[in-house]
Amino acid sequence: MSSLPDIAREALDDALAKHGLRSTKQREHVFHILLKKRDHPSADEVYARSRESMPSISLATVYNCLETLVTCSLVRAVNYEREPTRYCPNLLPHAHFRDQDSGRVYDIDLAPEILDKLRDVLPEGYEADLVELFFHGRSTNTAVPQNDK
Amino acid sequence: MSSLPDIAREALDDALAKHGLRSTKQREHVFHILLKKRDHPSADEVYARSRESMPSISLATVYNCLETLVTCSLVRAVNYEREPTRYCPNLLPHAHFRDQDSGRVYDIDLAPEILDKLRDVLPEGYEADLVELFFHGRSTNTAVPQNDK
DNA sequence: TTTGCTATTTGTAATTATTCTAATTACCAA
DNA sequence: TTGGTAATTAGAATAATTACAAATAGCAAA
Repeated sequence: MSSLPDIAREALDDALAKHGLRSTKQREHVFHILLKKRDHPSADEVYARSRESMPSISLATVYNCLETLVTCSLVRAVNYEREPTRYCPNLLPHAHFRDQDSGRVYDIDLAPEILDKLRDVLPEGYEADLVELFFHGRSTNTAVPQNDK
Repeated sequence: MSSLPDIAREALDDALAKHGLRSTKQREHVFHILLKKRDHPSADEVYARSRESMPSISLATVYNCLETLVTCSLVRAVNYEREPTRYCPNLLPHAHFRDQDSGRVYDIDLAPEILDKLRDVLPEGYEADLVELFFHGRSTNTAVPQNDK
């Protein structure tokens, strides 16, 4: 397997260092798994993919690494109803769209000012750190391999 | 305990009938519990409140009733991360705001056109049935008894 | 290099919200 | 009534996630 690109490794190391955390091969590996196929896998799916090239990694570690990556703001956790949490390495401002037929989740890129404008609907006394926008419906968009589930 | 107002009972009966479902005293009761205190209780909390005046109701029935009410579009299920699902009887267009200090969820009323405008950010080939907008942050809003968690 | 110290990983057990199941009860309609 | 289906119930099962305790790894001072 190809290894984590230098730019990504630097971003990872910086973010970890900023939080007083170490860079480990498991963390690099999990981060790489997420970057390689830019979809929205669950922890289980990340575990399955991770084991292909690191068979000794444990599920607990995958959970730990994912949580660490979220803490370091390198990855976003995406929840839809009570489905298992999915993980998304897209750090650009975006919304999520879930196709109710396939269950697939797609990123919807957003102009940065949209989320700011949305904050304006908040009344006095509410300060939002994070704005999440989630669509559910149907997509006629069939072939999107890199967002495959 | 006061009983379900006639208007609410009618709305309930109509909605149930429209789905080929019966009106039962448990369904009325759970609906009433949600309407009486317009906050965002979890199933457990609804169970606790329901038992006060209907001690024989079971947790399974509370789950069943809540699911039925959601199916009939009388109530919305609200999820935040992996926390237990909360239930919201506000059917007007609104977003949710979660205060990260208290964990409380507040309704943020929205002008109806806002959600429609948001649909415009979707590219060709995406049709949204439902648009969810969720804020997380801090509220300096202390005294809001009817949205008390 | 050794030694100690803390972070991280690991396997497994525990947790917990929710769903499932099978038995009972309620209700409507012939 | 009687039958048939819907709804409720208690309790078991499920499944994602977290907690825990032991083993390992990696840094830093001596």
